Amino acid sequence: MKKQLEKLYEPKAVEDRIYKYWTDGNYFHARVNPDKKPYTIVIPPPNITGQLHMGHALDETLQDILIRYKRMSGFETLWLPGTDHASIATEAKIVAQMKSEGLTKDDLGRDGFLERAWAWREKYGSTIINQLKKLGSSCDWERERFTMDEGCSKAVKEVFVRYYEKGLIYRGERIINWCPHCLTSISNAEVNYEEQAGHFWHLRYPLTDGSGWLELATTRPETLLGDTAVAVNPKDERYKKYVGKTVTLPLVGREIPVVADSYVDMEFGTGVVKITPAHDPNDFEVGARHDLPVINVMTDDAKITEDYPKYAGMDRYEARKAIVADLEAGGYLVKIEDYSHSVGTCYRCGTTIEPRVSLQWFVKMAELAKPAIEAVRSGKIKFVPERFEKNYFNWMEDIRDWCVSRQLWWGHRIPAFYCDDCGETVVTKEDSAVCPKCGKVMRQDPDTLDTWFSSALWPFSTLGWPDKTPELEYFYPTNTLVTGWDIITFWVSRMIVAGMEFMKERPFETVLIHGLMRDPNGLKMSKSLGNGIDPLEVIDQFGADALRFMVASGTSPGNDMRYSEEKVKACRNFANKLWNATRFIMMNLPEDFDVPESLPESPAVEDKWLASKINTLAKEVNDNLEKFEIGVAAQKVYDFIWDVYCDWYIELTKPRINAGGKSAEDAQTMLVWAMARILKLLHPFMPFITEEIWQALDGSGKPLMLENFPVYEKSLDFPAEEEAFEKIIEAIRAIRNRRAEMNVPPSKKAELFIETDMPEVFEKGVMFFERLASTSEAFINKPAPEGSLVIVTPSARLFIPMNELIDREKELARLNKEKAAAEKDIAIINGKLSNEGFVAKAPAQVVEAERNKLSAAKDKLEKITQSLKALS
RNA sequence: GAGGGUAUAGCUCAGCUGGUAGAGCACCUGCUUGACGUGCAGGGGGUCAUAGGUUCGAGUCCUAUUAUCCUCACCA
Repeated sequence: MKKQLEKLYEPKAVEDRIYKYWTDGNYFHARVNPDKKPYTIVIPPPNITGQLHMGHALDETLQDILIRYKRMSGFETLWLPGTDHASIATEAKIVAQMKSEGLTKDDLGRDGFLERAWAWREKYGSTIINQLKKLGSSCDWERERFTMDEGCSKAVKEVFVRYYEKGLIYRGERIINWCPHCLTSISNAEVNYEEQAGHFWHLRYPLTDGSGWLELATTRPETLLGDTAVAVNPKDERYKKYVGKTVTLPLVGREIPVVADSYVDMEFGTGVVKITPAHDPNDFEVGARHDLPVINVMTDDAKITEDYPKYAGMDRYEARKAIVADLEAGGYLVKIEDYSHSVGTCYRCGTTIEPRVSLQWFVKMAELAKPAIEAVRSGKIKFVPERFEKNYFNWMEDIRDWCVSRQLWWGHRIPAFYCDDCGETVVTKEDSAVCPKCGKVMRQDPDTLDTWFSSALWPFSTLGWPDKTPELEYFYPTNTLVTGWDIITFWVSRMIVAGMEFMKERPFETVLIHGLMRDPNGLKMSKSLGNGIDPLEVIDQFGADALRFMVASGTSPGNDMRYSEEKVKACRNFANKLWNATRFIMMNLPEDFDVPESLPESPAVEDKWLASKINTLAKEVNDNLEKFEIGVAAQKVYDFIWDVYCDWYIELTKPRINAGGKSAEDAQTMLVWAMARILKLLHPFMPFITEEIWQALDGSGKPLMLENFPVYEKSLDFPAEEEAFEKIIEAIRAIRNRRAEMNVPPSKKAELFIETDMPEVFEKGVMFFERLASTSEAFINKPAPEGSLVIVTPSARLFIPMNELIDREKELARLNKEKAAAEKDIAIINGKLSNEGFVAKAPAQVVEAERNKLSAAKDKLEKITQSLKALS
């Protein structure tokens, strides 16, 4: 015995020490090792703005379980960690921080701002990493990466230049989603749509020739300032005659044409649409088709420009009010309807986005998407659960060009240079460029790239690409990507695109999708609701193992889960249970006991029963983990430890240990042997406590985390003994059951007379009846005293002489009830077996099982009948 | 408009390839049984949303319906 264990398991006293033990031993580090197969996971890099939240706890736990399982299963296992610069989110935080000091970006200038941003990264970049460690994450910290570190930045430039050279990236004036709060463009994927109550303003625009009006409806009257046409459907008989005429724009007085375009829905509204190419994506397209001017009426913070002095400086909503008032005054307003429609908002700040025409960089996605779609279609990349492939295809098959430029300073600067003299553009990996035409120093594009541009490269940029490193060769493609369904479009799809384009190979084999962690009421955890639960506090209170196990056992792939403190407590209790099982083992163990390699030479039937059961468990846990059924695997380990090992086997060893001798020694051997397997099986789920216990039990000084994960072994399969011992258990249960029913306290012992056709089986159970079934002495096939209580199982009749407790009438009634139940069972099974279809078509195994059930039920009925006879 | 998810015990959820329903918590009854009351033993409690279908057999597969949640697209 190495040390005295406390009565309660105290995770706080253990976890940091164990984590240090692992890192001191460098056990998380993966090497290029041709003798082993690699298994690789790249972490979804958390933002450097981040605090660990429950979503991370779930994500990291699942990854760590897979990594630890594979590491123990003989793979060279790399879990590559890192963080994301998260351009827009981080910049917003820094700007807010500056604001509290009365500073703006312009006060600091670009260089000053970046200096501050890097300081931020220094300060906060490590917090999230330290928090990941609290969870027990076995990442290779020597390989920690950052999306803006030198290597990743090099990869970003390389990709941009290669895209450009292939004509897959271009700069152009397009209508994009503009966030007036973040003051940058954002991509389609970054827009959230939400249903908002609004109005439908019916307006009338006078025909310039004075022949009447055209009535139309709009949800955004303020954009009227930028109208450059009015459109109708070419097939619309009502309006055919107006096409080619002009209307005079109210308030502005501009003469604008009536155009015909099939975009207009005749059924909707009045069938007339005002066209504002600068402020609506559809209108932009209509405008392009009809060669209409694009008139931007708003500044970058969504205020009306100086071109409209009456409204200049008003924000879009103020301007709306003013313009509606003026329209009404001018007689242009027909009516106002309530109208609910969906409005795009910025996924970072929630501000209503403003469609806006501006000069941006775009990646052409259509061609790039093809191999990425094919990779999933062909099964080279699998989503678990499969249904998320639909989400993926849905997005990829209708993909739009990706706006990648951002009007931000924190991020990878676009490697494009412009000549102010001749307008030449150069895209280069160099840090500066000279105009090839006029020899002038060129000006670099001030914009940075979408943060997802660099995360798209994560599976290979972190392994050294574009260089051909041994790591890239060995660890790429990675094996499993674990992430939530909410970033399939942002991240997963773009990694597949980049992987197929630059590596010509899938970036990972399997995408394991998990759900969201919700609060105890099923609501999304969010800062604004203030319902977030801090995993660090949970760890502090209940231990990382408890949190991990709660997360692992409570989830099935793809489904959201609720946080529940009750569940965490149950898992904490489970850890404590295991701890106390260990205390029991160690209490009886000699000083110099080693963890046994194998079973005792001649194991008892219950030892074989345990070995056989643990063997089955190992087989199933491996199967489940291979199929990513992590929750099922966790549940099986839990049930085994609690029910089979603790509640049954440990109890079975007590009389043996008391008796002493060889049987006691064997029992101890078995206890430790089985505990060692249990610790290995549980380790991926609960790494800290298992390692701690292992260190207490095993004198080798080697870590549990590098032991071999148990697998099925033919030599541990004992079906006959397993079945035989189940009969003892069945009998013990039946006795306990009867005694409880009759309210006999366990302290009241009684003799037990066992009448059975399998005396050799029950012979071996005698000592257990005494311990576990309140038996004073057990006799096999020896006539029981008259009037004993009788308990029937399929394999035995159990007589307990407790005459004083027997109420003859009640006994009769009970036996008759049991008889009826047995008869019903038999009828049901007979029904099946006499069904020709069943016998002919059901698998032989199933039929055989039914026959066995039938014979057991018949045996039981027979015994009940005998007992009834004896009683009457 | 298109496509999904979910519906199982009082609550929260499992149920892997179809073989007469499980866990945790809660509840009831016993128990200071030689590690654990963060425990032990026993118990009650489910027409597996509804209606059809496939099958020898359906919680599990198919169709429709209802409820609820979500994704994408559109909405002048």
